[in-house]
Amino acid sequence: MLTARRVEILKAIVDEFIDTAQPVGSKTLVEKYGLPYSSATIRNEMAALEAEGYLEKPHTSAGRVPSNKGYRFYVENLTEKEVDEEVKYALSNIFDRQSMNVEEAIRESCKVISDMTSLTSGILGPDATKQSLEHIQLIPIDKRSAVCVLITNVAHTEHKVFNFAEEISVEDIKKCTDILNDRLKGTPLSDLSEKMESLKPLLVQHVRQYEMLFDAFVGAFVKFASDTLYFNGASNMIYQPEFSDIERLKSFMGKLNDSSLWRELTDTGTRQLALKTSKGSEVAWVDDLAVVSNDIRVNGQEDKVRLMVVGPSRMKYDKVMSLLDFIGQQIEKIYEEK
Amino acid sequence: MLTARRVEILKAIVDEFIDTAQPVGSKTLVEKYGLPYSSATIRNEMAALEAEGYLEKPHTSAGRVPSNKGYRFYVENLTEKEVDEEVKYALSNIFDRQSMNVEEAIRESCKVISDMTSLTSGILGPDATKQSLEHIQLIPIDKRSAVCVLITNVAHTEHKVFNFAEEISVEDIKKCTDILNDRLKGTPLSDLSEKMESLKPLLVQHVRQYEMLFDAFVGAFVKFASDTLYFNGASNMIYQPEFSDIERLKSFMGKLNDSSLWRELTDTGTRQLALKTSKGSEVAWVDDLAVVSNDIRVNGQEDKVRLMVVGPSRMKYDKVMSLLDFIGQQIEKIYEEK
DNA sequence: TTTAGCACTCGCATTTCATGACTGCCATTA
DNA sequence: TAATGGCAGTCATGAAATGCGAGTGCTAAA
Repeated sequence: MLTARRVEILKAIVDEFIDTAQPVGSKTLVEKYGLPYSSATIRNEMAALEAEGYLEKPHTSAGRVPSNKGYRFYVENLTEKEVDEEVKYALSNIFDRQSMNVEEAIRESCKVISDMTSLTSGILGPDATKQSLEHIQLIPIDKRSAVCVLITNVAHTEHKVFNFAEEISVEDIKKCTDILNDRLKGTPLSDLSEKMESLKPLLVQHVRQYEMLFDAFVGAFVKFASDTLYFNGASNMIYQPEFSDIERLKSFMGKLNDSSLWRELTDTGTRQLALKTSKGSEVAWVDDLAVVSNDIRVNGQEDKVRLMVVGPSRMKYDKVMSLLDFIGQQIEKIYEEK
Repeated sequence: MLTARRVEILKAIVDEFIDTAQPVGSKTLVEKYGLPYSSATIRNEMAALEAEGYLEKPHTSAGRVPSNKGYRFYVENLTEKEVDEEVKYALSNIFDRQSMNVEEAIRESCKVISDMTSLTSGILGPDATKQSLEHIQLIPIDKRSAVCVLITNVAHTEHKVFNFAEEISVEDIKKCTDILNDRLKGTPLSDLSEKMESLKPLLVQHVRQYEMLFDAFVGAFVKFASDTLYFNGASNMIYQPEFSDIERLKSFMGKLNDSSLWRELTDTGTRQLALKTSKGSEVAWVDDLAVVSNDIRVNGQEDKVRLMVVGPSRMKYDKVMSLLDFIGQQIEKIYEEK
C-alpha cells in the first residue's frame, strides 16, 4: 500500500539516486532531505517499499536503489516536466531557420538533445515497408548532376543529388522519370530497388543513357528504403557511471546499431513496464536502461518519425521528457507549415 | 647501430606486440618466431635496441614494447603495404556507383575504413579560409523548395536544399542570386555569412521575399564555411585494449571534436616523429596514438581533403596504410572524372 | 661471439584484515 | 499503536601482506 509518506520517501530516494548515482540510505534522507521522521521509521518504510517492488538493494549493507517499477511510478506521478526558458532559447536557433530541411532540423535537435542530456539520442524514420512511392521528379542542376525528389503517400519527401559521369540529356531524364512514375507508383519503398530491376528491359529500349540513370536510381532507392536509423552521442555514455565498466559499454554499443531493437525498445504495446504520458512522450524500461521516445506525426498521418533518448534508468526524466515534448511540438509545427 | 639481426628482432617484436598487445619477452621470440638465437642473445640485442630508443620497458620484469621511434622505423622499412583482393572487392561497391556524390563516397569509405580497421577514421575538408566563392546557383525544385549549388575557386561544389515557408517566385530567386554572384564572387567561404549581412539593404531594395532568401543563404553559408570535420567509429576504440581504462577513453573522445587538433596531428611539418611514405600516406605519432593520413588532391589544386585514421600506436600499419592509399586513389579518380 | 645459468626485480592476483555504512529487529516511549 | 533509539549483524570496499611467475641483466664457460 502506497501511503503518502511512502510516496514522499520514494520520491526523495529517486531524486537523490538520480543525482548522486549512489544507493540511498535512511540517514541521508533525514539529514539531506529533512524528512520529519527518524531514520528507523524510514527504514521501516523502505522495507515496505522494497516488499512492494519499488526499491531494490544492491546488497545488504548498502542503501536502496529504485527499481524500474519505482522509476515508473516516479515518472508517472512525481515529475512535473517543464521546459527551461534557457533551453527554449537554445533551441530557438535551430527552429527559427525556416529554410532548414525538416530532416536536418530533426538531426540537429537530436545532436542538441544528446549534448544537453549527455545521453544517446536517436531518430527512427518512417517504416519503409509502410510507405509507398507517390511521385518521382528529377530536376537537372547542371549537365552532369540533378536532384532526385521522391514523394511518398504520406507526403514525406526525400532528396538526393545525382552526379553523372557524363553529360546527360534532358529528354532521357524526362523519359526515364515518366516510365518510373508510370510503373512504380504505389510500390512500397522497400521494394523499389527490386522492382526497378524488372524495368531494366523497358529502360534499355527507350532511354539512351539508361545505364547511368538506372544505377543512380537504384542507389537512391536503396537509400530511401533503408530504415532511417540515426543516432547520436553514443560516446556520451562513457560519462555515465553505470558504464564505467567497459564490458557494459561494449554490449550497449552493440545493441545501438540494430534498428529492430530500437523499434522494439520503444514499442509500448509489448513492454510490460512501459508508460505513455499525457504530454506525448513514452517511457520504457529494459534491464537497467530507460528509453524515452516521442512520436512525431507527419501531417496527421499514421506514419511517423520517432525521436528517442536512451540512457541508464537513472536519468533526469523531467528534463529529458520535457525536452522531447518541446522539440516534438516544434518539429510538428514545421511539418504543418510545409 | 642497427645491425641486420637487430632489425630482424625489432620487426618480430613489433609484429608480436601489434598482434597481442602484450609486452614481448625474449623467450617468445625464440619459441614463436623461431629466431635462430638463444634468448640470452636476444636479450642482449634487445638491451641495445632499447639503448638506441627503439624499444621501451613498461617495467623491469616485463617484456619490451616498441617506442614510437621503433614504430616509425617499422613503418618506414618493414611494411610492404599491399591491398587484399577481398578488400578491393568490398570497396568496389562504393566506388562503382558513379552517381554518388564525391562527398558521400568519401563518407561511405570513411565508415568502411572504421569497420575494417576497428579504428576511428575522419575526414578533414578543405580549409574554408582558403577557398573562395566562384559561383552560386539556386535551382527551384518546386514552389517551396530549391537546391542551392555553390562552386568554389578550386572547383569544389556543395549542395544544400532550401525549404521555404511560403511559395517563392522565380524572379526573386533570379534577382537574389544575381546580386549575390555579383557582390560575393571571390569572397573566402569563411567570410561569406558576415559579408552577406552587409548586402541586406541591397536585397531589401530589390527582392520582395528577401527575408526568407536571406535566412536561407546565411544558413547555407554557415554550413559551407564550417570546417568540415567528420569522423566515424570513435566507439570502436572501446575494443582496443589500450582504452580499457575509461579515463583514457574520455580524454580521447574529448580530443576528437577539436578540428584544429586533427589538423595539427597530421601536420607532418611540425611533428618530429612524422613520416611521409612513398605511396602517399603520412604517419604521425603523438603520445600513444598514431595518425595515418592521406591527402586527396582536388583537381590537382593545392587544396585538399584529408582522410585520416587514428588509433593506438599499436595498429596494423600495413593494412591501414594500404587501405588509405587505395581509397585515396579511387576518390581522386572520381574527382578527375567529374 | 654466443649461450647457459642463476639471482634479482617487479607487476599482478590472491588473501587477509579492519573499517564503516547500512539494515533489521526489538524493546521502549509518547 | 505508531514512532523511535539502540544494537547486533552484514557486506562492500580499500589497504596491507604474500606468493607466483614472467622476464631481465650479468657472469662465466663454450
